[in-house]
Amino acid sequence: MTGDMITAPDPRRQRRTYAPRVPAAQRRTQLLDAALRLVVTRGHNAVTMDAVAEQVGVTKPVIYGQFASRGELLAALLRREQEQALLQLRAVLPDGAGQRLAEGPGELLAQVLAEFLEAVRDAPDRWRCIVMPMPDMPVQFHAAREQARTMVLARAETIAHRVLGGLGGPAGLDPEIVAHTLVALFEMAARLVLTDPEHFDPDRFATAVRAVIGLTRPV
Amino acid sequence: MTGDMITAPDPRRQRRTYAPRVPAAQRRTQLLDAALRLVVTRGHNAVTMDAVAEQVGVTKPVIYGQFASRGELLAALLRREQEQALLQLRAVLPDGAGQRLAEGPGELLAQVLAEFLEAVRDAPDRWRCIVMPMPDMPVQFHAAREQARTMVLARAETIAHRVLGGLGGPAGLDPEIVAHTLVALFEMAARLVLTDPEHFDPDRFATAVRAVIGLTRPV
DNA sequence: AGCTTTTGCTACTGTCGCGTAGTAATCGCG
DNA sequence: CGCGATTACTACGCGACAGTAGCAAAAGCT
Repeated sequence: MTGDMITAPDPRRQRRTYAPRVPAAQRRTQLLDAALRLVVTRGHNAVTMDAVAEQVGVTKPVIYGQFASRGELLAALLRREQEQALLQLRAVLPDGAGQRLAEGPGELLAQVLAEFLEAVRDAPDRWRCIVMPMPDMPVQFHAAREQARTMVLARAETIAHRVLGGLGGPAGLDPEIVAHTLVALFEMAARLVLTDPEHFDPDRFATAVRAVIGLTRPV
Repeated sequence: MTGDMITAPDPRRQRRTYAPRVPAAQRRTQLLDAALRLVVTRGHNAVTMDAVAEQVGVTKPVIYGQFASRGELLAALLRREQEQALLQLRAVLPDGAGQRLAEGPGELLAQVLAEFLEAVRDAPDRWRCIVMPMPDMPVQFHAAREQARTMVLARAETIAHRVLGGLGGPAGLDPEIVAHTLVALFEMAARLVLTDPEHFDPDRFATAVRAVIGLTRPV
């Protein structure tokens, strides 16, 4: 039974070329970058430890030097991307003061939407892994996404509440529904911009919003 | 190490109780039902061949009698659910004639949305597996979902085109964006109704739509 | 140069889930 | 009541992938 022979550690066998040695912190981001790349190009399912390692030109145990498990790797990736995404969002959303309300809530919406979509366009991979439904989404991604959505939703609700209040609170238009609608709208627009940036540019959405505003009677 | 013993084909070992024998067609639907149940209760990832078999009280090879592979099982499930879902949709959406336009497009939208949401509420599992983003979505689900979405989108675009035309085509409001928005809106509403039927009942959305319509100046 | 530490590599083990070959029970029919 | 056909079951093989133990090279220190 030749197959039974223990694969002798044949010394002539060529060891793989050593990857450049890199300090821990840098490896970490390198690995996360590779993972992100895999997520957007080949789907979440392709993010195996071996695949990530190969992307970086390294072997599996190196990853385990940085992340205790695949779960932690994915969680770390999501944390990183979401943190950045929320920063981008905060920069765009109307803040507490809400001084931009001058030209009316519709115009505000149009502007915020356009700015948001430009942010999305500037970091497509980041947003792709947050906003695009993908096959084989791992639990970590799902959980993180839901959590972020909840935060954003709460914020949207606050804003909706304030704006609707300013409008004299139209009967039956509750802030909760409006908030959900706004978030859904933003997500949809982001998806379109990501899948077909040529066809759907940020301004197109702003124009559409303004057109709808044009239909409303002045308050 | 008792665990190391080869599980000898001990003849005294009790064979499992034979599952009731069932004709092919019936087994098929039985298996699909079990798969659907697993999808909505434990996520797509839990739909393993063994798990489905266990739900039905049967063993794996029985499944392979009906479906050539896991992929085919999932595909069949999706086909079945989507077919029904599209039937429900068609029953609700305005048809070619569009005779319901009488009370204005806003009222039409409110009615269609409410009816759609009631349909969703009537078959929650079906819609859950179509409309809810779930962790570990298998490729089959994703593909099928996208395909159905495309169909619905085309339909929505046609409708939007017709309705906007009827309104005298407000400048800048292109049907494509409107269609995407409508679909996103419906999906969002469906998700809310599915996750929290107590809190979000179909009428609430209809009311909200009417409230928005109330803001527009009469055409 | 020698020694230590840090980083990376090889070569596994274990588990899980798909898919299959061969066998056993059940059912209908003569 | 026995016999073929149908349906189900047992028991694996196999591949993919997470995770690990122990060795080898590189870089820094003296």
